Amino acid sequence: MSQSSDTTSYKDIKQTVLDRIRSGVWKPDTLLPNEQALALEFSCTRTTVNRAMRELAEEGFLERRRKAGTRVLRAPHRQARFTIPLIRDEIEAQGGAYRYALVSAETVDAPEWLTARLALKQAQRVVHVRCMHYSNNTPFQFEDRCIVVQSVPQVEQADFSTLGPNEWLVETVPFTNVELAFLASRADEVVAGFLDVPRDEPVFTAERITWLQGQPVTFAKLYFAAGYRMTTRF
Amino acid sequence: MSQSSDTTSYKDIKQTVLDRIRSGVWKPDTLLPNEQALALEFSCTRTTVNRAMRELAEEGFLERRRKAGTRVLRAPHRQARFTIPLIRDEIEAQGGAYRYALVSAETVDAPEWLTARLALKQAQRVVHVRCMHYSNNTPFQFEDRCIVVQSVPQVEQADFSTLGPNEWLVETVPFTNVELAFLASRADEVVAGFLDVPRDEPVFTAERITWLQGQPVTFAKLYFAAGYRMTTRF
DNA sequence: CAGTGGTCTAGACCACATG
DNA sequence: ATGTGGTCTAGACCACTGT
Repeated sequence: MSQSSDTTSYKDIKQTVLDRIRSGVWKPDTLLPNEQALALEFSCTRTTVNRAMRELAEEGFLERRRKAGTRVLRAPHRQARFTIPLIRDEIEAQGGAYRYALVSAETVDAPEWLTARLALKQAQRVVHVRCMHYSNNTPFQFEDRCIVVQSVPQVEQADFSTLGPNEWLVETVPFTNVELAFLASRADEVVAGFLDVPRDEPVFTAERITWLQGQPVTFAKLYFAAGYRMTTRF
Repeated sequence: MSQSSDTTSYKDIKQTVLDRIRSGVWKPDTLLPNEQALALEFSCTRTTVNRAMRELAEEGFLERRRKAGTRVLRAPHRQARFTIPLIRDEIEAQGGAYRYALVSAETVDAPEWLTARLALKQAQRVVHVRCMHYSNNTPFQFEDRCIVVQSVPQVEQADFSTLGPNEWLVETVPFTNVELAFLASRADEVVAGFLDVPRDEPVFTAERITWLQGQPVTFAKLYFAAGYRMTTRF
């Protein structure tokens, strides 16, 4: 169907299986025929069936266990996937003009809460950067970030006056592990001022901790402008 | 390494490639050797290399294009994956005791904003349900939901006094498409009352629209208790 | 046009979990 | 012990796309 001619593609199989689930032919908890039987039905090899079913399982529709077989999941444990773009890309994708502005940058001793949050063994020097991201000169995001000097020594020579710390980090420390959290916070005086909203306004906030091979690199709080929505479809 | 003996697994290749990216051997924008060359290097078939590289591309580390080859992505367009469990499971996973309470359920005409939001052709009857989810008798989430009668006629006979509308829907309409958004909203009097927080408190909120084969099924606003964080690692 | 990844076949061995 | 999915090989043809 999707291919040019007579062979059955793993995509065809995925589509057919999804249709059967949708239409109720295969209801939740149903045990599906095994791969060999499906290969026979679809006139293809077991390899092809395997790929189709494996992907459907990854996408959260099926559960597969050796010997037990493949069954339809009743409560789709499906996962929402949010793509996390660079903020510049996000703004430009919306047709906005991106503008960056540095607010402050200074090297300080990590405060106690940060030492605890990053599980540092002892207080360390960090570069504390605050900056703004604008879309068409309207505040879009206020960023408050600390970068651990010991993990990224070059940071003390970095110039954040024109390049944002996130873009700098992406270029300097390309590979990282991340913990990301979304929450609703209340605008304090500083945040309210930069985002141009009233004090105590609810602010959609992201907290992001980044590690490089187990070493904590940076802690960032990203405060989004009023009305921001993090959206996905699946 | 991961397998019992002498063959090279696609997992080994993924690990090796990741290590090379991490350590800077293959920097961002680097063009990688083609699959045939890698198969030679790893002493395996191209099929195995293909699976490893394909998965790394899906996970956002690489970009692959026919003829152009495979390159390391500079700004990892990596995606945060949030698993969306049933709220009962989420609470019980935290060791809490789940309790459900119906607040109200009535059949009404869809208000204008909902008609627009769901792109209904005309105003329709909807079942409007409001309910609470508790963890250890502490408010965890206030749910305000409308279910389109025409899309799910059985809803008029449903009894939401003991079973939540989400669990009911999952059993009744197992397969759906979803639009999910997270935002920060301000507690109005109703929400503040049910969540037991002050008025105007920032509240982490999820909006969820669900379709069944193109037909809008339900619109839900989920208001989370103070301090809620939606967290993920990658 | 030519090089790269995308996919399929046919067959094999194996890991794992269940009865 | 046995059935199921998990993976690998060896080879082939094809789709796409940059030159």
